[in-house]
Amino acid sequence: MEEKEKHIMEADLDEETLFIVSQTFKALGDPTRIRILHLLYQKECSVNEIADILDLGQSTVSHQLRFLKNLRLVKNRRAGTTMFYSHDDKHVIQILEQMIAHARHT
Amino acid sequence: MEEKEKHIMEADLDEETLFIVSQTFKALGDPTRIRILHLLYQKECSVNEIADILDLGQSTVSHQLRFLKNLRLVKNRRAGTTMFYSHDDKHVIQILEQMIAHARHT
DNA sequence: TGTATATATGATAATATGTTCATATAAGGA
DNA sequence: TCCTTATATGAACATATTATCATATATACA
Repeated sequence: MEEKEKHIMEADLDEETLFIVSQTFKALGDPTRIRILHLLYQKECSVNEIADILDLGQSTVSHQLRFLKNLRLVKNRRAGTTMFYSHDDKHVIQILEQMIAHARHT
Repeated sequence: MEEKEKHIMEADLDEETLFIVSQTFKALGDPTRIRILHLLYQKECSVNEIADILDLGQSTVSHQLRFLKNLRLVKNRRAGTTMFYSHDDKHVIQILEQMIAHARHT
């Protein structure tokens, strides 16, 4: 098969798109991050709230929030010593909720 | 916060759902599998076709197809010595294509 | 049966990932 | 300033993941 044909077959999945897509799905591919995002889908939370509600270590939550923030899936605002996190990518969180719904009636 | 409240806050993300969702996203979280699924979104392919088109080792493709088949994301049919694979979860592959579209105009 | 082709599998090694521990930083109040 | 609370960070460890190599299995056909 010729190079040109190969390109047509792949239908334009360029390196950058592939990277973004895989990074984003990787972010959604961990139970802890899913739980955090699903919680933030419902309401804005502080780090300790997340840790308390989901029964996770503070450090774990903080690390995962940094991960999610690097991918711009969450954002934060400071209020005194407290940092409030909320989701920051409506499309991605909708995809998460879609998948949850799909998994439920599978 | 009381236990009962915790439960309400999590809004019914039970263990099984969490497992299925994270497994599925994990499947979508690897560039090789994304390329394979994106190709199968377009047409049914044999193992060697996939390897040739995507420039991957036969063994790599076969391993990843088994992975995807275990999660029922692809199915296969035999034709002589050739095994043809195609996608087997319209919803999940739609989610993949959604994410690709999203990544492209980000 | 013997050979060729297509695919599957098991073991291995390199890398990536997730949690924990200890500690650092930041902000508010006494 | 000192203390307290909230969050962030770095190191380290255990586990998971992925590609590759060698080989096994399966089917078709001479």
